[in-house]
Amino acid sequence: MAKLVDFISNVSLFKGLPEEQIEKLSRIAVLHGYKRGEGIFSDGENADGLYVLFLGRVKVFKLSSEGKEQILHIIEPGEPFGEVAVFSGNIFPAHAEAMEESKTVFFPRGAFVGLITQDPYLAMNMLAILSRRLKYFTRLVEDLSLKEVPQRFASYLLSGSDPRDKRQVHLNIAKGQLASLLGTIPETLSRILGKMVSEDFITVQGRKITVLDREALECIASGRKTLL
Amino acid sequence: MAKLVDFISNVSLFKGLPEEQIEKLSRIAVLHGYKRGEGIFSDGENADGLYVLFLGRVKVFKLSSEGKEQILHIIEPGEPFGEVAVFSGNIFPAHAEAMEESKTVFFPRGAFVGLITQDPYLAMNMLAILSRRLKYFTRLVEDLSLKEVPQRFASYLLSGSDPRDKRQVHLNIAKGQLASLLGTIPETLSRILGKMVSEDFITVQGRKITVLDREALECIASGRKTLL
DNA sequence: CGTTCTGTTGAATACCTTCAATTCGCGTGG
DNA sequence: CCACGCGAATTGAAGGTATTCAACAGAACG
Repeated sequence: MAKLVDFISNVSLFKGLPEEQIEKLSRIAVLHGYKRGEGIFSDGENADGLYVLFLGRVKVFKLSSEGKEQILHIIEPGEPFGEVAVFSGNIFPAHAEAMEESKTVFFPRGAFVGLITQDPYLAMNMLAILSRRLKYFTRLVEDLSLKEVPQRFASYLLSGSDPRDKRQVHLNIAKGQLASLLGTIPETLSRILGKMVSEDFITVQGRKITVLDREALECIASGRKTLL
Repeated sequence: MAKLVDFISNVSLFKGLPEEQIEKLSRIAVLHGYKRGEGIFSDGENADGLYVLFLGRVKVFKLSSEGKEQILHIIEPGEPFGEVAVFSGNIFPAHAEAMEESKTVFFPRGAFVGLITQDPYLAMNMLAILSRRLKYFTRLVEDLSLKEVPQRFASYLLSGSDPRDKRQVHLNIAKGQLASLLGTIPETLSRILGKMVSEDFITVQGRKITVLDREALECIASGRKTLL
């Protein structure tokens, strides 16, 4: 399982750990594969450890009683998920589902907690990760409560631009999923896209969006301007 | 400063720490008093440590560009706040303001991080606190995105009932502030209160609310029933 | 080439907010 | 002790943004 050790030592959560600890981790790790659309855990379910995504993409989300979905996070390879339950209560606070063919590494709770109490590096890494999540949620709450959908989408566009060409944004998720991430529904997002196109702020071809008027988007994102 | 040592050893963040560490903490701690309405830190401001509330009440909140407020947390004595900035970035992600005459204990970042790397207990306590916050935010996001205001308020009522008399709920904050905590405005909350009264679900006298029909509130909270 | 999932568009509606006007509650000072 | 004044809370009418529902177009996939 050399590959697993390699992967684990590259996970930011485990950065700086001595080889010996990495070894230990790889011995308690459990690999698991999921098909696109397959659930990994459910809101309220009993949690006995944490996951690190190895391959693929995973969404962590909440569901309303009528079935509407709010995506909390989209997990990329190397990121942990389901960590909250390890340190507080032992119930997953949301659903997790594979968005595409995915592989996860699972670390049972007890062994993981044991390691954390022995290694201050691991503890600090975990604290950093939780803090980042908290900061992200702070912003999500701000967006949902204090901003309108066009503002949220404009921010998303501006922060998600291709590092090579600032004008290009390639959506890495389906538009419907983006709507759920922004706290709205596909219809609303579609209408906003339409308006932005007709105002010549952007062009859209499938998942490729080109920013024509960055200035205007910044105004919208900051709330200085509204979309009609 | 015996009083300070006493206080620190009773803070849940510091539970289980050896007396020696408590001593150290009390030596690096900085006390500070705030008047009602006085700001403690601001969103985006540089952060060089974390606070623990000693006395009074503090709100942590975000502001929109038009001045609307969303309360993220209401901090009670013994609870830490401003912790996120210590472990990720060093910028406060929200505003904090004293809701009444308050006293805080401030721990400078460097010294605090030093202690945490030495004491796995402290690290685990901090992890537990951050996880709890994360879980709380998960719910806040769910509420804001997937529920309507009456649902949120009904949940708030049901979870905030007096442990002695389940039917009694005493609001410990002004109604306007409750509105901001629920992600709405005073007018809307007032209308909802009015409707619930006229439906005989509750009675209201100032900050004292009596639950007449818990069943109905539970239906509303879970979304099985709407408020007209 | 058809089936299915995703995305788009229109009309009607619902919920919440905004704005403005009052009323209520309470602490302060006369 | 009462009157005043200020902030908090309530209420009404009007408006706006987003959602719902339904129908359709388009892309992806086998």
